Amino acid sequence: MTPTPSPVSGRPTMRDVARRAGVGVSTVSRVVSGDVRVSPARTAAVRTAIAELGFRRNDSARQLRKGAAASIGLLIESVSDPFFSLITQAVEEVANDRDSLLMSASSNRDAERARKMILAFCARRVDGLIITPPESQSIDYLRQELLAGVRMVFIDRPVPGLEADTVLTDNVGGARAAVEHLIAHGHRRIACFTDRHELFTSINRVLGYRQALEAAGIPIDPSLIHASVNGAYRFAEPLAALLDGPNPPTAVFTGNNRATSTILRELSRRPETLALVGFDDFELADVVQPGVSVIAQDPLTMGRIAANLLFSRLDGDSSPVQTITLRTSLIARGSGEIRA
Amino acid sequence: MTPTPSPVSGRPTMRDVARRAGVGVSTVSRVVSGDVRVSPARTAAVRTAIAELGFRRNDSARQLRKGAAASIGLLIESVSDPFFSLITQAVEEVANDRDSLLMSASSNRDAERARKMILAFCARRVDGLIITPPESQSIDYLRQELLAGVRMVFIDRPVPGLEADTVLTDNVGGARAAVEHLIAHGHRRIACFTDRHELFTSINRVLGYRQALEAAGIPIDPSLIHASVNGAYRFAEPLAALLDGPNPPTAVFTGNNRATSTILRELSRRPETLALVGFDDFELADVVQPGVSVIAQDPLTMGRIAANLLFSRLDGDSSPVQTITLRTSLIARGSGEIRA
DNA sequence: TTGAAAGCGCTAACAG
DNA sequence: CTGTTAGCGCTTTCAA
Repeated sequence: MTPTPSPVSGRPTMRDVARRAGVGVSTVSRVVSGDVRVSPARTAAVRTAIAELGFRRNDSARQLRKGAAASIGLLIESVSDPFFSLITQAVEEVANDRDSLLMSASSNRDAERARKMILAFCARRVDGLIITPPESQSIDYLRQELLAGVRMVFIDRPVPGLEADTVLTDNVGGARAAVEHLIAHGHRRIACFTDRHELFTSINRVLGYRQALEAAGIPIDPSLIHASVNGAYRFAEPLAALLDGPNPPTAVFTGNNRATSTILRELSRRPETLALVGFDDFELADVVQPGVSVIAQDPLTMGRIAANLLFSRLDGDSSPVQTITLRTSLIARGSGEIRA
Repeated sequence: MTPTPSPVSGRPTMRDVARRAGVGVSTVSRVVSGDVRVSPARTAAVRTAIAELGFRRNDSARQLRKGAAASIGLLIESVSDPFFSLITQAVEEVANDRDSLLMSASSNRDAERARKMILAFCARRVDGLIITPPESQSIDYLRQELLAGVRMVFIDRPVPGLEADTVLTDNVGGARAAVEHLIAHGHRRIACFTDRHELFTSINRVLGYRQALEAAGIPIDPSLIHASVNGAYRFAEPLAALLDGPNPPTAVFTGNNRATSTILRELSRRPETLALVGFDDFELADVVQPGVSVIAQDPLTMGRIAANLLFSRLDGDSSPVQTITLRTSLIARGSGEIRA
């Protein structure tokens, strides 16, 4: 009476369905795959057997046979960072449109973990990879996989020496625009709080900061520049030292989301009102008093472009590898328009 | 000269390695799997061949053969919602510890999409599922998969009629605590802005709101209660109407993150200072003036517990299905302590 | 220790 | 149209 599903997976297979319907497995396969060339009678019989047994095609087996995984891998720094979760959202959207499943992971900036996850994706033979590459010297394994034919798109930062499509934000231009904006409002002492000095985004944003100052003929004062250390944003003391010092800044440029909220938190404890422009937009930037002016990146577009690029490669596009740089936009909300 | 990789995947297989090393495929398999019972000489030969060919085991094939997927599926409402991205982070962490890959997807509250993704996960024969179930009548497919032996854990809301482990927040208790807090500060006219009325979390939070009022002997005024409609939080007009009306509220309870930020945005445009307690903690809640008092959920714990529950089931734990309800905590930051 | 061979569940020729 | 058969790349008896 009870159906006899195959022992290993615990679920009925096409063989079980075929037996039950009194047909061959290929007929079952055809019905399941929507192949038209099956007689109505057999189609019905197969459908019945499928329903009775509760059969559901094993797509892993299917994929193995077909040689395509119908899935892509996404490696970001951290899902809980709004920048990356928006990228994820966009990639999910595109993958969904393409009926591709998404395997996702966060490196948490751990190069070893990034390596582990990327290799795990490759071992699963995903169709392609979208990666925020680890800031690491040892990317040999990436090169190997690339040479082995794994399609990949890098986001947020490039991998020097590797030929692959890359989608970046215009970090230099964005930072420069932020600082120019502050200069235009009369500021000449502009502090800079940013992420770790070694990071690609940070390096470029500080570069933009410097360029803006230099273009305005303002000398660069290293004591105004502070970076996070090992993920810790200890800006309270340096900020206090600057503000209570002899020649305090009148404005602040923050190099990313976390730097902005850290500084915001400190400033809310002090009477001073400094001008502020932050890199990266964030929820409630308009609710804080005054509203926080920002250089907005476009993570949704970044994710969407990366995913579309990947899928077009998978579709056979073999045009030269390209690097796409996304423009930023300055959103004025008040904090950046405070005059010196 | 060039190695001859197998044609379909484009990558060398164990057969290629075996041929090259002059051994049998099972020897290669043993070496790759770290089986000790292989002579040093052959081990070396295999290692060499692997390196020369750039062989990487196809884990999909491996999984098919072994019958375990070493991957789990996670379906949430939306990755870009901090509540769910924190859940994702916790699940990622546990999955990583268990060397399991994570397939993730967002339903965006679309029951059809939820269905599609869940069935896709099942078709891939993931080892188990962590799901924010769609608020939908037709969950027959879920029951079927459950009966077919797919292990699943529901988070954030239960599925009535389905026997599966579930992890919830104490929505009623949290909301009640929020409103009791406001009442304790002298408020008797407390408005309530919340998510769609039909949703599990919303229903329970409004219930907690009502319970607190009733317990204090305060009659419930339906005109004080407003819900979002189809994902749109149009609270500006109802709030204005209440504040400009005859008997305005002196406090507000918001039923989730988005309601809180919407109300916060409106209040920042008005001179009035209302007391406010919001359900869900959020970044910068302490930076806004005054700091926003909240009922904090614990998404990291929710994700971690759900994932651990799932893996313990996969490890063979067959104790009765359980529902775990997570306590909330009230974080006082100022807005909730404003007196009537 | 080792290799041959039988599958995991599915698809895709290839004959009928 | 349909069924038989040979794999996809791997693991795992089973003999040797």
